[in-house]
Amino acid sequence: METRPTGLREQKKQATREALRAAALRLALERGPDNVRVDDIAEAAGVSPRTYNNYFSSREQAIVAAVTGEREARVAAAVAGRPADVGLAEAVIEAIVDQYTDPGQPGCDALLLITTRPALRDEFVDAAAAIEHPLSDAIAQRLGHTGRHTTARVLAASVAAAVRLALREWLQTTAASSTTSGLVLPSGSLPDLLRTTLAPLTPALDAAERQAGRRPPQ
Amino acid sequence: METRPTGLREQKKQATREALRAAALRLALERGPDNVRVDDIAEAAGVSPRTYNNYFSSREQAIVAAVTGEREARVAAAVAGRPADVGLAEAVIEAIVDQYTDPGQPGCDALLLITTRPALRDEFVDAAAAIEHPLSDAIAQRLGHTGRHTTARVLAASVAAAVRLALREWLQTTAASSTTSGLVLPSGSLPDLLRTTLAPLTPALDAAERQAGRRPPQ
DNA sequence: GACAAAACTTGCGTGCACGCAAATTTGCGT
DNA sequence: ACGCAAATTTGCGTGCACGCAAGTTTTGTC
Repeated sequence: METRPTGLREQKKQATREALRAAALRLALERGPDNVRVDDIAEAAGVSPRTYNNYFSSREQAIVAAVTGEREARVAAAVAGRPADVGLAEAVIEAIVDQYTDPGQPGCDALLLITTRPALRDEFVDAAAAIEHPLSDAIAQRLGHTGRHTTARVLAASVAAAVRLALREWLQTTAASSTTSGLVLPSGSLPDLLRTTLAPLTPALDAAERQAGRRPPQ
Repeated sequence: METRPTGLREQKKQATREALRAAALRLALERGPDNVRVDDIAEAAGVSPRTYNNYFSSREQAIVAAVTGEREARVAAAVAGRPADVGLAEAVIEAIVDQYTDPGQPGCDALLLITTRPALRDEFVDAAAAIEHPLSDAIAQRLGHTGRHTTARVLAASVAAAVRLALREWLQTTAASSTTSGLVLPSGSLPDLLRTTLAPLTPALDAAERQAGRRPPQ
């Protein structure tokens, strides 16, 4: 669905990106995140240190990317994939909750690592901003091409902002409880938090849908 | 209203901050933004280079701060100051439009400088994120202490996101037109852009207000 | 199959953000 | 007026992001 440039080149690029992600996560888990320099990651991935910064613009980005994977694209696909007769608000909220609900433990130790270091927490939260553009496209598609393109972008940006609020809150309480009690990961509350922060946006999503839907008739 | 620490200390801090802002803007206008190093700004302000980074965490921040001033606080104050009988949505939108409507030309040449350099544009847009917390407090106050505190934060974050979208669009078209035609600053369209991006959030703001208002009765 | 253009990698140099700890300044009680 | 404690400034060292200009690999064309 997305293969603009020819094959071999893109293939190698993804391989390098993946190698960097894997190396970054492995080294961070082995030695602790503060004892890993960019040069180490590059060396472990078999590329030049300069090349690292062609793929990731900060040291933390590779580690977080290894955990989050391609969540943004999956969220957008999930929104587009919901049946057309459910409300936009419900479609968006459920799609997001689904994607952020832990599927097994793809990196439970990695999450614990992220919650520990402030820099990694910030990067993890900021990474959620990447859902904005794909989500904007998905919402625009649901609203139909008649509606204002700007509306979709505003709604997507608002949803992304709400998600970031939820993640911040989640990481904060998580970090607090792991210092007081002891190393607990209350992952169960994340879906609830997401629903809570997304709820206030429901009226805006519904209104946009109603307005777009009213276009063809009358 | 806000003088937690004793006077003289805070006074000097603000003086230093202002000196850095002024020096940064002046030098950027004189030599062009790329020919100004952090050391130059610090020297012009009479402080150590290291001290600069105690006040601003990036080189661009001081320049942008010199232009934007304390806009965040004024937005929050403007929201709080609107009469209680106008809708929340209207209060927020009008307050923001007012504050972003150019009052004379406090830095027309400075704006031209900012639109030129991508790094400064980014910093200018990101600076709008600072309205989030003050605005959150102002909205919470209008919703009354009975409402969910989270709702106010989500709405404030969404509004901030919408504002950033408007600014981005504005700077983009501005930059485009200054290369094609010649150095035009279509500042007149900013209010319209802001209303357009904020409009989709009106239903959410109204709904929150209705829900909070329904608390005391019934 | 060879060639030219485009895309990617690499090395280098520069300026920068920031942790840390010593030195300095400010606030306040006595 | 004096001195102690807290806040702030400063110098230093480290790692990092990124522009730039080669050098290298891939792609599409003749």
